[in-house]
Amino acid sequence: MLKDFECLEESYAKEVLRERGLRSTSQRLAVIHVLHESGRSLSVGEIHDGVRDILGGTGLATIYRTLETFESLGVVRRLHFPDGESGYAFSRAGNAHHMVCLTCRSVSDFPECPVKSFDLAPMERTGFRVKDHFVQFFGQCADCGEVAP
Amino acid sequence: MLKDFECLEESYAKEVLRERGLRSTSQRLAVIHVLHESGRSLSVGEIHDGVRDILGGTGLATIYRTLETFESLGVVRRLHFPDGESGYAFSRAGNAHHMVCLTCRSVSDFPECPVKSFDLAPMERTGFRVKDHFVQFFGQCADCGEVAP
DNA sequence: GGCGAATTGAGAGATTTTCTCATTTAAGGA
DNA sequence: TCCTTAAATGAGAAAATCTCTCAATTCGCC
Repeated sequence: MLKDFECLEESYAKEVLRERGLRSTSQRLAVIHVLHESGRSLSVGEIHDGVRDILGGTGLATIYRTLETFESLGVVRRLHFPDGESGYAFSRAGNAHHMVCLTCRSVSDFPECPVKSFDLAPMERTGFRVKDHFVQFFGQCADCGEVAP
Repeated sequence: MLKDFECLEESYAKEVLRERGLRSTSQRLAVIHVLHESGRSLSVGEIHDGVRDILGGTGLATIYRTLETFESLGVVRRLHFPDGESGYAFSRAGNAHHMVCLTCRSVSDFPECPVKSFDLAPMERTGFRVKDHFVQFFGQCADCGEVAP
């Protein structure tokens, strides 16, 4: 079991799990811990390594299952990079969009969902009914921008 | 003068390849042909099958290499679905965004890039410099919407 | 038509993801 | 606190996906 220096993200995850009748296992909380502590998006392998550092022998299948569970709960989000890589980042429900730094892969939530200001009318005139969207901005975060402007 | 077995998409791809000093091979054109003919996004396996139907024994590695080449040229774009699947679709340069039908996986280009109307100021105030974006809308196309509204 | 370089085919190899099932564990009730 | 029970996990096999190598082929240019 994790020590009780729980971060806010962990207690948030616990609450979401409880709401859905799912268990707060040490493996699940460790995934959140690792994601939050890194402050950036991580690959499955990096998450696995991070969790093993905390808990010891944790199965890779558990990492995949946990990420799938959390993604369906909106607690974790999968990101896709222009180079074809993908990674997972912590994400509070409602913050469905991210800014991703291409230099350090840090992830920041959007101040607000930009799609409210999108004009969906031209799309819907074609008969397409928009139900969901995936928006991700790439660039450089404040720290990396200073180093290499 | 276009040969009449060529679709517009193929001659467009040929032009882009020539501009970059790359060769117009039958395999590359077949990939474009298959993507365009399907009218939807296809998995790597589906593209491979389609190309083999046209050309016979084509290596899977060639499909991967071709998709990578075309994606870097902006002629083909990789899409990511909410269920974790991904696919490739033909995409003229400049049409960097798509509406994807979750029922039939057809892909329509955006009438225009919606991000022009988006206010980047709140993001850039945090110090983040936006350089690229990935926007994809999911829903139901006109045909599928009629069947299951 | 011939040449040189880009491209391909085939399959081995590497990597990533899924699956199975015996074992462990969280969480509510006694 | 201890029990019970179903959820969750670990381990590794298996499947799927992707990459690499290099000899053979083919395109584009002369």
